[in-house]
Amino acid sequence: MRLIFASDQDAAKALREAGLKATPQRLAVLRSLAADETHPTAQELHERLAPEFPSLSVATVYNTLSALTRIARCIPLELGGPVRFDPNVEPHDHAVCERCGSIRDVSDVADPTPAAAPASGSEGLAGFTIKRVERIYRGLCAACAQDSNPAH
Amino acid sequence: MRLIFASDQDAAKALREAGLKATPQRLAVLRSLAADETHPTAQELHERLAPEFPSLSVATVYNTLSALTRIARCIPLELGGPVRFDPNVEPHDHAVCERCGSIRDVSDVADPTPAAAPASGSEGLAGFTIKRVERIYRGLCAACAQDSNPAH
DNA sequence: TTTGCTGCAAACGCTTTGCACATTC
DNA sequence: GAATGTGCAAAGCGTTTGCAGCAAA
Repeated sequence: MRLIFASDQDAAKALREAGLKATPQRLAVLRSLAADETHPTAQELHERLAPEFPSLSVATVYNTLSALTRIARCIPLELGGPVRFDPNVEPHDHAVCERCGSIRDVSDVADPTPAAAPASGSEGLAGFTIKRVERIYRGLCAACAQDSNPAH
Repeated sequence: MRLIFASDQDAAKALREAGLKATPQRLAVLRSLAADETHPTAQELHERLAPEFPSLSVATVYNTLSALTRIARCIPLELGGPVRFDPNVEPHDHAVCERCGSIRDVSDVADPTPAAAPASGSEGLAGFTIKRVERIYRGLCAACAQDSNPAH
């Protein structure tokens, strides 16, 4: 399920149904994140919204993002560097560029083991309660692979 | 390949062969990390070595760990929270406790697709150069699953 | 003797906190 | 009107940096 609403009214309704107040700041973050394929950081969202909401504070962006995480409307990606946020709540994998840190969604069509029944033969999971499984491809994105420029 | 040496002499030799100087600090970090199944952070290693090396600085621990990473003698685990270091360089998976942050190695015996040929049907990887694939099990470790104590 | 490493302290970037005020329901 | 959310500034934590001195090869 992608975080997309036909209108701010729908978004506001969704927030209220989850027991959250529908403030202009939250609607703005929601709108900006929903439209975003790049898995922005809290800071990036803040910068992006600054022109429209000059008084929006970083703390509020962090607050909003953790509220959205709590009600399962986005997923925090903790894969190194600052936390990035993914509006795509469907199970899927990620490709992380080791050079620029960008993250791309990867649909896990090649994965024969659904997340529901993973690693049933694996050692080391005794007693561990699995909530979700994540696959990460580490390497270089197309842009960074070409660009051999050592300006790291 | 686990990071284990019969003696400090062997470890020193390995460092020199990789073009690194074998300083007492590095040998200490190496020795401490090799013996560790808990994937310590840089800070934890520093604390652990403090009694024996009161003058050892955090910067040196970070330096050493990135040198060891560069010569492929350990792997940094960036899975949320502070970076942890794994002396086990063989391909394997990790189980991460969402409550206490502990990481456990999981041998990937149940994974039918070796890291060499992953996701050949997946969308979203066009142009991406895969260097390694990682699987993460997120959930609760045995201790945290039992302990429903809300002292988070 | 040269090169590289160490220790220190300061700075950094991301994130969280505490609190007075404003807003939503 | 009660509960919640906001903005601000300061502090937190993990990590990196710059540089003078020191040690390994």
